[in-house]
Amino acid sequence: MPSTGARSETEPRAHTGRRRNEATRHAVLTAAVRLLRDADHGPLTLPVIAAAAGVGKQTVYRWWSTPGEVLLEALAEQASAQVPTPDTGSLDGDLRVFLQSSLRGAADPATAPVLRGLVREAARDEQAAGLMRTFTATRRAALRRLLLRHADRFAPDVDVDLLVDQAYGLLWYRLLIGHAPLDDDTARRLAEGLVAAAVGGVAPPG
Amino acid sequence: MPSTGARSETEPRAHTGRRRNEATRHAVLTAAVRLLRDADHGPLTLPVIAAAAGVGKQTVYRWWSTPGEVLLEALAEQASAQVPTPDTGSLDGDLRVFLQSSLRGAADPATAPVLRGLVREAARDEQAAGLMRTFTATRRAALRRLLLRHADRFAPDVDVDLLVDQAYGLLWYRLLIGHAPLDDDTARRLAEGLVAAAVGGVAPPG
DNA sequence: CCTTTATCGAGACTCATTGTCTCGACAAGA
DNA sequence: TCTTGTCGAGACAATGAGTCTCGATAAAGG
Repeated sequence: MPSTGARSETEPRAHTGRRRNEATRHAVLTAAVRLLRDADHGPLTLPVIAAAAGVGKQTVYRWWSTPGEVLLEALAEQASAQVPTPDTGSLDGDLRVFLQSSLRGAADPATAPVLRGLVREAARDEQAAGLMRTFTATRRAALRRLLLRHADRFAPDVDVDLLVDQAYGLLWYRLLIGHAPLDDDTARRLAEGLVAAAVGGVAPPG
Repeated sequence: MPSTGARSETEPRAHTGRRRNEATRHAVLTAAVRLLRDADHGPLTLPVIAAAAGVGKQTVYRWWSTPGEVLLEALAEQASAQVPTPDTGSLDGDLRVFLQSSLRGAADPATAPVLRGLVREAARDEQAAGLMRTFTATRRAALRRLLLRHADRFAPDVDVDLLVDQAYGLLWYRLLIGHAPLDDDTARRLAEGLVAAAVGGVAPPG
């Protein structure tokens, strides 16, 4: 028995023993994202991640219990949640800049496979599905705020959520099916169409 | 050796032996769709399908080599490829009827899980992915034809494919994320918005 | 009626993979 | 130096996919 007999039960001890290896943790996270991107691999499992990271299986199982947990930490780490909030002064300009940025990001060869892999895992793992719901909800909220800044120009009963889902629906639909591009011209036309739908099919006076 | 010595080599024989059991074949197909719908099961594999159909594994492996093949035959069998082509005389009316029918079909509790399951399999199996590409391409073509019937009302440089993908993008996006409904009011508003985008943000004279 | 051919269900079998357990080595504090 | 906890590596059982074999059965022709 240690000499310090009295100890708080709620806080048993600060820490003893060898500390966690940050390099190993980072290797696991990057390996998980790399596997998600490569896509030629089958389902993302912890042994596969461990092998790709050059790490013992036990090390991975010690810190994470599912691949979804690894992805959650990895994608949160990459801080990719930053969404631009342009302010060009006009609804048309803000929307065009936002959509061009979003479509460009989604079509980027470095990130598109990661997004597709996220969908693949979300279809299989409930935890990954929750991660994806949070991810998309953040993006929708940003676009919703952008639109509501110009709500004074809208027709009386415009459904803002419908406009938001048309934009992100098109993004994910084309990203997953891959039948049509997600380029700047698409973003420009999409912005024009959404503005036309929002203002109610009537040309603005000014 | 049989008495009929002479026989064509290109056409060895019509058929001999026990014939294929149609009831068994049907049981396999319906079991596959049922498993796709239930979704609580893991990946769709041939042994799982065989067990669900109450059929020997060898019987399933004899006729199909992948779950994607089973799904292909099952969904083709159900003839769910029939897409309505309304003709109400007006762009607005045609579009509203078409979208209400499509959104209703996608949100139907009997079919929505099947569509989600199809996405799940498409994310895992390349054959199922091809099936889904064909499935969605058929739907896009139908909506595209509907829109082009009223192309005379469109603004000069309207991108019809963009309109189509806004509609189906919203459908799949809401179907998969599940954050907003796919009801008749959504279809009505979506039709209005697409018309406004198509005619170019200017109110029609008549 | 009998033979031939091919399907059917059932189960044994191999193989790959997941997740657990154990081990010796090592690092960081006490 | 001792204790504690992490590390990589590998053994291990459990699970499941895909292959193979078996006896039973059904459809045709002789």
